[in-house]
Amino acid sequence: MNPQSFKVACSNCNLRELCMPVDLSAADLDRIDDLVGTRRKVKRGDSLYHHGAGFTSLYAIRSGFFKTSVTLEDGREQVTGFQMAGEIMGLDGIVSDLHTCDAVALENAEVCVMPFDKIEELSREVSALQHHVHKIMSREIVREHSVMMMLGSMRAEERLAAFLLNLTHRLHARGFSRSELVLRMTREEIGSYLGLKIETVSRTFSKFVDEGVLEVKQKNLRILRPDTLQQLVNAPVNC
Amino acid sequence: MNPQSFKVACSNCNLRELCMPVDLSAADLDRIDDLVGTRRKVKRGDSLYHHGAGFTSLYAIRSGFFKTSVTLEDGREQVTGFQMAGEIMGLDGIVSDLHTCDAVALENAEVCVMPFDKIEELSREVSALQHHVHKIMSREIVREHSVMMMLGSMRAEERLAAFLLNLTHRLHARGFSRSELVLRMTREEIGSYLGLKIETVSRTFSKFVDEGVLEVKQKNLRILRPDTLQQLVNAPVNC
DNA sequence: TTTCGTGTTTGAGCTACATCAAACTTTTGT
DNA sequence: ACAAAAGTTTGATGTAGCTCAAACACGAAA
Repeated sequence: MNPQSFKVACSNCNLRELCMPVDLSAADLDRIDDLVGTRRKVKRGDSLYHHGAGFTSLYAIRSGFFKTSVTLEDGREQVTGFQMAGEIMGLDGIVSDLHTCDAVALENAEVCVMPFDKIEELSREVSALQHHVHKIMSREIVREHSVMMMLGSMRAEERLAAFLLNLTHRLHARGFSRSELVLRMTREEIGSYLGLKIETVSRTFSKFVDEGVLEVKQKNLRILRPDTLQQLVNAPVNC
Repeated sequence: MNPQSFKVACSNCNLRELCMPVDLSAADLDRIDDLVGTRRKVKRGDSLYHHGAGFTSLYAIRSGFFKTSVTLEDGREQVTGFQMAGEIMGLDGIVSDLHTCDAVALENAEVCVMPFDKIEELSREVSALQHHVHKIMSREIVREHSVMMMLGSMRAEERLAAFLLNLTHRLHARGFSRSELVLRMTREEIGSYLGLKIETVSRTFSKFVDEGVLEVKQKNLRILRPDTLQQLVNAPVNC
């Protein structure tokens, strides 16, 4: 086996086009290989970082699935997102050099650890990387806008529909089926993300099943009528 | 009068410490003066940018007050934030070179227009600026986390309390009173931001007044018992 | 000053979702 | 293989916030 295949390197990573700029010269790509200092395995249930912990690095998910959440003093938890392969975590820590949310692996995972000072250093020299970092942060801001829209202005059915469509969309971009998926999170975590209680999530799933929109076998879902979900997201309440 | 005082320049702007890095050398500060190409006045009710419009610049608010919002196809609007002097707008446009939200002035305003390519160019050379840009984006991400917490996990009273405390906190940082403030937005816009209907916002204000927490004279507020608001934000539901 | 338009408040009744409770299923540990 | 724990579903009931409706307040324009 080629020893190079053991090296931690973006240049031969099949997720590169998800994490990294696409229009890199060979020379720049070489330099970017050095961004990833180490890889780190995170077991299911373990956390990659906690709120309050010092910030040093961004993390690119190589495999596995995470949730991020913020917690109120009285213990109320709000899931702020679910992250999958190729996505970047840790942006919350930049502003104050402290993480403000928790990142917990929902299945065994591996991440590429990218020290942020290195990212900034290399960004000054590789403008494609610089712009890519800006885009990643902007994308997160835009994503959160749509979460605010869900939480502030949508009904339970609409929220769940938007959630499922978003998940399948991202999974499809990674080569998975558009219609079948396995949920890595519990109903309670879905509920927290969507601002709903677990019973409401469960009932809404059941409703979709009754209507023939969805097939649900525990965490395994099959979307039978994606357009119905899509209409639910776009349509006004009284339709 | 010194003609220099007419020049668009960060170096002699009293908001500089809000928009810009604080630890700049004189030489770097000189270069940053060139970031602001122009200033732009925006009348109350007019928008600085629309969703769908091309992205070219970030905007630093020099005076005035804005709301940003996203809109669903069926017309439902979700206010995503309120921005005041010294804050940066336009970050949503970076990811796709298109704005995804609308920015509307709630009072006559003036903004500093900072072409984003210039920002990126100068960021490659002034690492303090580079890091500052990263912090601004990270701060926005963290802010949106707390909005998600409000929308997903708090009751009406808690949301309004958190909103008022956040506003006064930011106003205080700008030299205004900690206890008195003038709302620049309507009850409906507050409601949209907080995921509440206008009637609920109004009733919650009335409740605070009845309890002696607040004095409300139209858009003029006086916070009589800030600790009560603070407790409301931290405390569990059953207290 | 009057009028008009916009924004706000308050009341009455309704409903989407929450809460409480119990049964059931699946996973985990021994 | 069994017991315990964790997660899910479903039903019955409660309620925070929504909807509908009407009155009210204020600033702008004439």
